[in-house]
Amino acid sequence: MRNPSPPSSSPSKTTTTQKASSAKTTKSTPCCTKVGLKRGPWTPEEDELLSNYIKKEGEGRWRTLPKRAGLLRCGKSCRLRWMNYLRPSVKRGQIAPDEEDLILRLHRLLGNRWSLIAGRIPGRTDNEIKNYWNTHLSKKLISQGIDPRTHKPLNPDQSPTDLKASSSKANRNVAGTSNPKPNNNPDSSSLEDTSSGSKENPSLDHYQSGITSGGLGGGYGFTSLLNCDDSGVERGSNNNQGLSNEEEDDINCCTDDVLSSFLNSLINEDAFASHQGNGIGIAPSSDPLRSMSAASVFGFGTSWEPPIMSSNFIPNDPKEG
DNA sequence: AAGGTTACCAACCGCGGGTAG
DNA sequence: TCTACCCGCGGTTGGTAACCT
Repeated sequence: MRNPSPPSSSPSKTTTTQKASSAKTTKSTPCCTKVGLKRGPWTPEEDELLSNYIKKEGEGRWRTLPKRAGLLRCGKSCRLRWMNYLRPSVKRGQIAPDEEDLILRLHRLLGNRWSLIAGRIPGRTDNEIKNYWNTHLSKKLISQGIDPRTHKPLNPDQSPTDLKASSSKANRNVAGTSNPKPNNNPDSSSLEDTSSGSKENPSLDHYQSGITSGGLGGGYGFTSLLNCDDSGVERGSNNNQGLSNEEEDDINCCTDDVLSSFLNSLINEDAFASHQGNGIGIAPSSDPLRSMSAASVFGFGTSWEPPIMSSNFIPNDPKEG
């Protein structure tokens, strides 16, 4: 880690960031366009002001917070700084192998839904996970012939050298630009892709084998389910082909809470399953939601199969109490 | 040692959803 | 129902440390 605590007094990035917000004027946030606000890296003094204020007054009302806290920053900037860096629950430092494994698995399920992924990895922020994905994991997958967007094998004709060559400066593109919307599409068939496992990275091996063996295989539309956005509206355009209207209704009715519960159940059930050694068990739980199988949560009948979470990592989401 | 390139990551931007009035 | 505002998300940028030639 080169610069674990980046606050610096270096000048603001660039004037380009001073450009007015979008043409969507009704949505523009005045705090961001207001001149005279400080930009760029946070100083320790600013950090302290912000932390102290939030400790005293609590989070929220970001728009007015800077003024109240005596900061010359826009609310967005304050929120970001707090969320990604100052929050006490933020865990700094290396991503552990089990965390990496979980990120891989969750990304396969959720695509670039960084906040959802982060919600399952205690102490990690969406920004951190996104960065880690873009700088490490996507490259790793590419170098192993796996398309980081779809988690499918890349074109088998493409030699590893080509892959490597295209993955360096182009990494920036691998990062965000090439995946404008959540993967949304590890379509069901992709779940059976088993051909390109890693031999050099145990973590990825685990990742691949998890997909292969436990996976979400079989279950219809689970990936479609995960393509729902938080409000239950499916973002992907073509993942529910072949589903009946009722099936689509089932899928579209999912909410973030339900999804969250489902992810928890995946985690719990997997832990239980691995404990039982058969990979199929359903974890008993005092939490009714958690104790429900995904099938019962979503009415998927019996088509749902055991979870894919890493069995050695059981996040204890603070939100869940 | 110097200059160039790559890797990393904090911070910014634009947009969409939710909601109060 | 409409409008304005707030919040949060995902994509992108750019500064800088580390590495390479």
